Amino acid sequence: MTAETQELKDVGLKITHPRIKIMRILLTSEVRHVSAEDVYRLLLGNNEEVGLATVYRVLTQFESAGLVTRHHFEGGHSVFELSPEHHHDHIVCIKCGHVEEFADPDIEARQSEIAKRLGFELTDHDLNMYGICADCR
Amino acid sequence: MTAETQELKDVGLKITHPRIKIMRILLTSEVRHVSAEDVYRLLLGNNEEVGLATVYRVLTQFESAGLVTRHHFEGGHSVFELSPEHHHDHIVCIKCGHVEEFADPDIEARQSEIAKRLGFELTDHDLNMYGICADCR
DNA sequence: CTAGTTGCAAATCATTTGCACTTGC
DNA sequence: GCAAGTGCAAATGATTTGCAACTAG
Repeated sequence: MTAETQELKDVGLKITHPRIKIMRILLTSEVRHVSAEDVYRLLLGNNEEVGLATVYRVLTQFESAGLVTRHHFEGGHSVFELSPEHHHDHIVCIKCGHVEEFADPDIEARQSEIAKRLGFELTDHDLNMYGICADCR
Repeated sequence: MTAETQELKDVGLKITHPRIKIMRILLTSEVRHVSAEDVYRLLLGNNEEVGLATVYRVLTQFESAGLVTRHHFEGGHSVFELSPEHHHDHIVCIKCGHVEEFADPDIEARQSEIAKRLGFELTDHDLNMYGICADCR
């Protein structure tokens, strides 16, 4: 059993060709953060036939199953990544689109405190920084 | 000269009826964070005739001029607010859409450090938390 | 006067959905 | 076999744009 099918089985999703192919793209892509279009193009590049609508459906299912995490960066389209073992946030280069990840326990702790103080039961959060990376300066 | 026309003049935008009306909505709305549709509906409620396309154009011009700030919350549409004097972040209720603002110097400081460490020249950032507010529990 | 602005309708973009057809178990 | 999944094309919702008509300075 390959890694892709194992992942699918683990979350109780039926093992289908499109789901296997899409999971393989996510597992092997050099770029960790991809849009639905990116996945679709990568599939085409591998001569894999999967409809764009299916890519959207499958990514959404993967998200519901917790396999992938959806982000809302600036620019109007969703970006997906395999759900990280450990939570992290992002800094995105506005010139080249390069994404760096980071995790900061202090920030996380402060966030929880703030949510509690404001009376919110926190379900999710998204900290995105935008700037110009070293290579683009 | 009213507050609306002053704001427009200050940033060098021609004083037109739609721009005045839209700025007035932003200045007087009880809700600080509004979508383009919200602004459009508020205008209609005031019996003001402005096309939706113009609302989008004007909000985008206001953003370029620095008068308003655009946010990308979950849910697929942009949300605008008059540019705050002092930076703050947001926590959004996923049930009722209510938005609370907060500012935390510790988080801000950590962000700057992290950006510097990763070699980014920071231009912008967006920290959004999502949860269920006290009223919705 | 005339460059900038608006309204409207049509266009675009990302994403979703209806439905007849296929496939995994 | 049959419910679940897929492809395709059409629908959607947010936002943008082309263009002829208007208006601020």
